[in-house]
Amino acid sequence: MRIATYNVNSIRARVERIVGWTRAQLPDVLCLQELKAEEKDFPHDAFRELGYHAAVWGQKTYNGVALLSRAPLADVQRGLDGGTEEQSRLVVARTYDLTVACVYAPNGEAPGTEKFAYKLGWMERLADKLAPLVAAGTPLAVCGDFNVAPTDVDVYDPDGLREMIHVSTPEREALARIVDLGFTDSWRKMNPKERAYTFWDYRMLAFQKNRGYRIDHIYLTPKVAERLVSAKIDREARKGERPSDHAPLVVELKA
DNA sequence: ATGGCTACGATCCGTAGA
Repeated sequence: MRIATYNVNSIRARVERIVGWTRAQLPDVLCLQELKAEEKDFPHDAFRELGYHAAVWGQKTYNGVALLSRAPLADVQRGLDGGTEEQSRLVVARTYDLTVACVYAPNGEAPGTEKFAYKLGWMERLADKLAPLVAAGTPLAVCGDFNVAPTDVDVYDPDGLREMIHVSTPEREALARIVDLGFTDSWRKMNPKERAYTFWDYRMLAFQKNRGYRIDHIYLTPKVAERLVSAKIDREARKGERPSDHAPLVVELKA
């Protein structure tokens, strides 16, 4: 089976592109982030025609996540507090033989800001939510935009960006608290030495110069990680007219 | 040297992303 995660940076601004990519790839499970739209504006029909069940948690202007699967979704949960939060950043459901979490971690703006503190707190609460599931041996795929590059190999200029947003020590520690619950970084496992990115700023010709960050991840619990066949970043999706600033990450698991 | 682009929602600029 194939699982994909894709920060689309507005579903309405590029619905043709995103639906077209999905039609071409047909991942069994697809996690979308940054819908920047309310659920009523999500292209439900287009995905239904491709055979997807959808759990969408949108909001006006910002954030917004969708968990799509070609199998039914069960036990859908929105957010860390049962959907009472202001920011729609998490949707969890059971599908196939997995529990899947679609994650959109806060950006965090810059170390020392209020948003940075919110980011760290949000990640801490995500760790608290995942901990009992991991402890119970639940087969998990936690997929999304974590807005953290885990190591210096995951960013284009680690020295120039030292302690900046996405690479700072507190962010890496917050991500490690999640990963160290017992997850495998699927892309890194399948590409141990490679340097590759999933996000490039629109500015400064960052994509053309390959100035990027690997901040989108698919984390798997051990039994699921044993089934890994491949993990690939689809750089082609970052090219052409009006792309998202992120590229999709796609993993293939043995049945 | 943090500016540069893009999307949104309210105007024709401010907020946010990362």
